[in-house]
Amino acid sequence: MNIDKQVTCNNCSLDTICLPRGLTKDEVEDIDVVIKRKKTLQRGEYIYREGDELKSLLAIKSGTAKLISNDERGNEHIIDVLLPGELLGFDGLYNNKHTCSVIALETLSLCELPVTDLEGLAKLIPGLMRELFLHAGEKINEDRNKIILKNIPAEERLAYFLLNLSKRYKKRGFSETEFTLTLTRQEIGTHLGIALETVSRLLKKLKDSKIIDVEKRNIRIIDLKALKNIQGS
Amino acid sequence: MNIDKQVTCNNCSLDTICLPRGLTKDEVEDIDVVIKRKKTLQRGEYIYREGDELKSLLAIKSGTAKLISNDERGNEHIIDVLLPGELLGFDGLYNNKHTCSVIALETLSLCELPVTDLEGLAKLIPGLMRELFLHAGEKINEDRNKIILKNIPAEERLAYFLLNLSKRYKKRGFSETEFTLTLTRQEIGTHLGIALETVSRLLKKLKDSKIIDVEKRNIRIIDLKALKNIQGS
DNA sequence: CGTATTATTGACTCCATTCAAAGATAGTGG
DNA sequence: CCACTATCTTTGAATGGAGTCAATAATACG
Repeated sequence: MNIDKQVTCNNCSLDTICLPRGLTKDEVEDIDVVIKRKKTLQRGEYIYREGDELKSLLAIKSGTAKLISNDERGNEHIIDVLLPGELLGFDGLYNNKHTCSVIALETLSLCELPVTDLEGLAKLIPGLMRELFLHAGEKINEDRNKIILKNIPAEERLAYFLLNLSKRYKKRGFSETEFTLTLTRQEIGTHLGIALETVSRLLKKLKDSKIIDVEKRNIRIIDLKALKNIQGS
Repeated sequence: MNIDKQVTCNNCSLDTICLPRGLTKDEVEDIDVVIKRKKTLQRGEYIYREGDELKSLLAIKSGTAKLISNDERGNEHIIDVLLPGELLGFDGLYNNKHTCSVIALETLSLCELPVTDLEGLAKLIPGLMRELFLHAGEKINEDRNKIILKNIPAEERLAYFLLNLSKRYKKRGFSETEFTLTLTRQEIGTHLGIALETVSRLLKKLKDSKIIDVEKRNIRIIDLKALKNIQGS
């Protein structure tokens, strides 16, 4: 399968979401020169680890991953779930050292933008800096939403989580009402700061209310509006 | 008092913390040309508002501020407390529109780096981009710590908050054991995601345990080690 | 000096956790 | 192919941490 070798940002289906989204056609051709396609990873494999040196910013071509951080007591915290077209590695911008780890949640492929010479790159492709700042800013905004999220009740948090996935899948051309959680109940709980048993109970509650249908890790949103009501927006 | 007019990044006491920290002497002279000193604000005044266009990244020269976001229900969430030498405005990097507001917590003065022409600026001062990415990366890391923080019990959260302030004040040359909270109990609670009554009770508990002394908003840490133990690190 | 804001303290309530046990599912090797 | 194990999920019961409500006290402010 050498088809992958021929993939460029110019013909990638994620070009409206990923790094190229704000660049001109010429600029996209410029970054195509420096972007590398990386080999595929399997569930459980690390993309990078806390403490690793930042060598590249990465984009998910296909599959999902979890961004985690371990506290002093060895507890895992899931900061984020990453979908196709999303950039990762920003946690390494400070001191060129990653402060988080990223683990594939399923079979996953990546694209890589080497950033060891950011200044050189800036000279080469001026628009790229603007775009990277945009993505960094987006991450900051998302993280801040997560901080706010932790102040609301568990049920609303879960609704937010499901709606957020729905929205992001939709943006990527997937169904906004049917998708698969690549996280276990435990992982959802860790991500949202609630116990896994509570996740299970709340999912059941949503199912009983006919707002969603949930079968193992497959989610079908039946009543999007009702779910939004629970979320409170 | 025209002394302020003569302040430059080169003679600023915050040069090891603020934007100049990673720049060469020559680069600092370059940014001095574009940096503006802004007039002083009073407690309660807005530095910028949610929805405002991003015109500049700002640095706090003196005083403290709170970075807030309002949810759909009109509840205020305090994302961050900002101390002298800290940069703000990164929430406006995405789409050039601020998603948060910043309000002075006491008399405050600012420095301003106009970023309407980021690409031009990058050409002029290549090191600046690297430095801005560093600061943006730092913000991302700090926000992620806050996300993790919300998963731990209220008492540990409060201990973390006090120790975090202590550490940051120390870095700025202030006492690490004595400082003034510029936040009300309500604001501390909003920031940490706990009720104001709980803040009051927990502060009292720490005082009764002779770990801190608290008188109105003045904090004196008596037993730094014990406080670190509570925090759990 | 009076009013508004902020802080303290107590009593009660409840949401979510923890503990516990059983059930379901997936993966592995004989 | 089935048994065996590990992992994940569901469900119930009891507990507790932190919230809410309420009343009072202290402080700041005009």
